[in-house]
Formats: sequence, C-alpha cells, structure tokens
Amino acid sequence: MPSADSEIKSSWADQVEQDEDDLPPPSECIEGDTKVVTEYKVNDEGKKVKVVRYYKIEHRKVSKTVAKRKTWKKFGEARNDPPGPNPTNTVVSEEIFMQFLSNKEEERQTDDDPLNKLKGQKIVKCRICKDDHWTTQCPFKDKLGALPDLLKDDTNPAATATTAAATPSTSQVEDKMKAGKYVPPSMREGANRRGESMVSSRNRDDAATIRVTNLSEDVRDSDLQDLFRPFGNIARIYLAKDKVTGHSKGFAFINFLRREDAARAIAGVNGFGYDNLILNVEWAKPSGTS
DNA sequence: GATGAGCGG
Repeated sequence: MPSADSEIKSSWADQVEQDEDDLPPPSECIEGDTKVVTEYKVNDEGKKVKVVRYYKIEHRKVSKTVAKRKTWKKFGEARNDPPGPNPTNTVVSEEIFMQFLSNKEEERQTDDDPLNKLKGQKIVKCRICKDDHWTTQCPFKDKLGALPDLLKDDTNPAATATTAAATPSTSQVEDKMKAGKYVPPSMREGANRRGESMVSSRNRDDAATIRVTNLSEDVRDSDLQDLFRPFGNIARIYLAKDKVTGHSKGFAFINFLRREDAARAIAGVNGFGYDNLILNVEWAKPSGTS
C-alpha cells in the first residue's frame, strides 16, 4: 500500500519539472517481503521531501512471458532508469484480476487463487439433490419435506445428529447423499440428459401446448376459449400481453389436457381465417428456447 | 414477427 496518497495525485509532468532541481534519484530495495521505494520531491510548500512507499510483495506466479518481459532492458528516455517502475512516469494502481478462459499456464496454478475455485464450478447447485439446477426446480422439491433439515446439515453438522435421530427417514436420505450413493433420476440410466425434471418450468407441460400466432390485437382469452374448446379440455390459456400497456402481443398458448386434442386443434385451426387474419397454430416449445 | 413470468444462490 502506498503510504502517501497525495503525492500520487500530482501529475507526472509536475514531478518531472521538480526532479530537475538536483533531487536524489528514486531508488528501491527489497526488505523481506516488502518493497521499499524511496523518492525525493518538492512539495506544495516548496520544500524537498523524501517519500517512502512500502509495497507488500505478493508471491504471485506470473506467466512466463510477463516474467521474461521484466528482464528487458529499459530503452528510450527511460534508458538509465533504475530497475522497476519509475514513479515519475508510472503509477501503481489497484490490482486488476483477469480471468482467462483458456490458458494452460493458469490451469497449473489453481491452488492459491481463490478465483480459480469458482472457475470450473457449476453455476447453481440444488440444495436438495446437489444437481446443477435451482432448488426451486428440483424434482424432489415437494416430494420430500426434508429441505429444512438438509439446510441445517449444510451449516451445522452438530444439528444433524439430533435431527437424524429424531426423524429416521430423513437421516436415511442424508446418509445416502453423504455417501454419494444416491443417484438422482436425471442421472440415472435412461434419463433424459440435462437436469430438467419431467415437468418443465413451473408445473406446465408443454407436451400438449400449442402456440397460436397472428392473432389480432383485440382477441381475448374468452375468444380463444370459444375457438379451441371444441377440440378438447383446455388446461390453461395464456394470451401474451404487454405487461405495462396490457395490449395483446398477438400470440397465445393453449394448453390442452390431452396431446391428441392439441394435435387436432393444430390441424383444425392452423390456417383458419379469424378476424380477417390467418391464424398460425403449431406445437409450443418450452419457453426460453429460441 | 412474435415461445408465457418468475424465484434466486
């Protein structure tokens, strides 16, 4: 840490001028794990002052190229400068951490940098089954009421013993998870890859959902009811509207109870003229897929 | 022309 903040702020143009009255040249030396940089300058009151800065040396590994670059000879105006950064033309700012996506050299030194721990990790980890989805999306979210106990287990190992003893069924689950024996359905053989549960987002199954586009602006939910009810029971209708204005966005999702009904609705209504527009009806894809 | 909103960690 520089011990004299105010000195740094003056521009180096000033400093260069000041250096012209015969001030001793800056110097630096290493004391233990501290680098001591000494320089002399004229302060605001016109007095010569000695500024000593102490830098804690971090033994951070640098890439080969950076290390090599440090051995280069100085050139140009700085030809005769002592080794290390010259405080009259170099400002040491705060450390900047960079994250490299692929750098073989970085990969080898993963131990000391805390950032590296985050790197290869899954973005989210379910608190219930430890899989890489949000806890709220976990297939077991409502199946086992063990969530509170599992949370306790995370933070307070001592509490586990008591809760486990009190509720044997819970403890079995915990034991299995700790032993790593438990295999969530998404990981079992024959499971569909990726962590999604059987019900896609928010208890909606798009297997029997159709999307209707090219709806006129003034079509309402009830109109869609009337239009699609003949094909079968409808679980849900969503007419996309602008959240603020409430205007229809011109498309809707019709969620049938039975997929066959949805299929017939597509066959029956796709291309159907409605409100002087030709409707387009097709299978809905789960939201978020572009 | 357009694939819903929402909960975070």
